[in-house]
Amino acid sequence: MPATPPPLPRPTLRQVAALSGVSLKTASRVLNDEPHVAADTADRVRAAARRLGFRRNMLAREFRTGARTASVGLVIGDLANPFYARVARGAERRLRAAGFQLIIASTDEDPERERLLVDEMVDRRVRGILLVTCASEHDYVDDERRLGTPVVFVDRAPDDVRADTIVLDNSGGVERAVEHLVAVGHRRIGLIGDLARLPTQRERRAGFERGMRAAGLADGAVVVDGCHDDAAAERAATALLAAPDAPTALIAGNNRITLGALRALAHHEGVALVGFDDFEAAELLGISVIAHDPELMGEAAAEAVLAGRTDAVGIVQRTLETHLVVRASSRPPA
Amino acid sequence: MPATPPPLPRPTLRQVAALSGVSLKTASRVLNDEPHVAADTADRVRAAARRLGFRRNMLAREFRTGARTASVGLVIGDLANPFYARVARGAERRLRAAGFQLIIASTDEDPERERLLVDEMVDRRVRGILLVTCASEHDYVDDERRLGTPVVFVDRAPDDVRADTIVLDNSGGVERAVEHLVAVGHRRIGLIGDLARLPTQRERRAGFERGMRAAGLADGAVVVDGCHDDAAAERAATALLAAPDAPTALIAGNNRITLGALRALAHHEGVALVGFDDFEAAELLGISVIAHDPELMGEAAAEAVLAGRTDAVGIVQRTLETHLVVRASSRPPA
DNA sequence: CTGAAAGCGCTAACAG
DNA sequence: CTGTTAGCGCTTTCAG
Repeated sequence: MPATPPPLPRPTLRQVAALSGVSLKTASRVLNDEPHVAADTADRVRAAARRLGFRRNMLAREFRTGARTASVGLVIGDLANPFYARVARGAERRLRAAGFQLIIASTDEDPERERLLVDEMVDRRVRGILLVTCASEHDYVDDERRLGTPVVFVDRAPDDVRADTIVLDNSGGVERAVEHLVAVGHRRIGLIGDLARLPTQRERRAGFERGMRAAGLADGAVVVDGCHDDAAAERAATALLAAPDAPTALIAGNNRITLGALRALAHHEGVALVGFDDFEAAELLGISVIAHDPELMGEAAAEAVLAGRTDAVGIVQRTLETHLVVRASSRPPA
Repeated sequence: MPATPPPLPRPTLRQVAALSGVSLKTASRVLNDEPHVAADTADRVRAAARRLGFRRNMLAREFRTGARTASVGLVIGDLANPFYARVARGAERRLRAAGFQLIIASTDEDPERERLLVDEMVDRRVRGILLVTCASEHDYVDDERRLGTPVVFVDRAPDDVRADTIVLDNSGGVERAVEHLVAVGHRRIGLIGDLARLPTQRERRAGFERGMRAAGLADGAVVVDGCHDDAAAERAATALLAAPDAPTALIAGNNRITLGALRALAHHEGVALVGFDDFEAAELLGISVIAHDPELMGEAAAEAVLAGRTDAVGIVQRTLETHLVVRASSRPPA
């Protein structure tokens, strides 16, 4: 294999200036559309730039101007999860409108990895970080904000620090799902949830229990959590439905769990299901869901990070609504 | 609204050096784990760094060392499409293993926007670009490679330049789907496809037509393309199935089209369907698909960009396999 | 093993 | 309207 020849160095502003016979600064002014340059001078510079194939080095520019890039980091569990992908899409849209790039990294829900990824982004001087945290310690977040790197918590609220946070109305969403299932006639309802340490799961569980208590059905409530993928959810649902006095309706704690539960339900005709998170095939499959707008969440988070307050004042705490979409899976008990 | 106080400047290497009483260079050596530093000197430097909360400025480092960042750009149609999200995930995995960050941008299939996004990434001196192109002109790609920014084409092969390319076996995949449907007994088959200008669509169509000809069924082939979202696909499928001599089986050109076609099929019992791209709910819905591994595609693309050849030699041209997954929707004609 | 000086490409500040 | 000087934070010579 022949060695790759070193790439031609890209032309610099200095070369453009030399070719057009002006000073560095004048060339800089022209290429940044700054005022106070004679029209013909500007033309000469632009011609030279074009001839050399000059592309300004944003790295150098950003470095010079403040050692902070025009990029924002997004740290999530897994980009392949449609929910996160849509959050990312929303964030991207809003950030790009403001001239920022989006850097994405997946943690696989590993707290150590999360910290590593955040550190790396800080080292690269991102303008801010959107974080779907899976860790329990976030004291470093205050320091980073003081040092100019705001961290916005997305989807999962930290319970140890005060910081910008964009979350869903998790408990409310599930509570309304319970009310709905109760109204349809169910008395024994099961909740299958994600890892118990995740704030989203804790809130959804709280909403579930509150709803069941309010209906006087505390005894009919069953909770199984710790299911972080669809296989685990399928096993949990299967076990739940095999028990004596099995629930007649299931609430799935998120989109992965809904898929797993659906597979389990294939062998249990007549069991009702409501899933948290809408998903592409939900309508086709006739699955009732607690729906919300992941892209809006991404946009709101981007908005907050761009507001970019580095003091502790004016923290953004936003809770986005969910709404119940009733479909065929909201069937009454047999 | 009170003005945000300027963030404290982050401590620099110079401050670390000063605090530990060594030169800039020595501090630099320590923090880069370079050899030739006395153990106790190193300890002093590290202690100072920790005390100041020093985080090295990767921006400055990368700038100094070669004006190229440790990031790679990914330019795709729409990150919210699960197919692209999974490609991105694969690329991310591979890149991160090599110490690179992933910057993602969506074009919404707008060629102008694509060019803009690529330019921006070049300006930011990304190490390379993974491009799912929707444009027809790519002559600039050669220049960029010579200047040190390799562009790898992903999913869609350019027909105007020779460059690293990772694509699927589009025509083969569809051809096998046709053979399969023919074997099941179908004689009239429809293909619903994406925008005709996309190379993927052209290849899939070619595979379709070849398959139909090979089966002596050229007369039974119907193609409708130009459907870039599920709504358009639903309309196309509905129209197709309403016609006299309607096809008894449909092939959907991609995951969005499959969803649209499925909605149309809800009113047409007994029509068979095979979709290009596997999707989460395909098994639950019992839909046969031409499956492949989007994450592998992302990984292969990342691999190619990391190989990073800036000469024209040794171009990577890889075609990834697809395989047919037969499910209930492969029903025989009525 | 350690340090001093130079400079990556660009812009800010100030002169002309 | 234009140019000169200095320097962002770091690494890279090259000398001790």
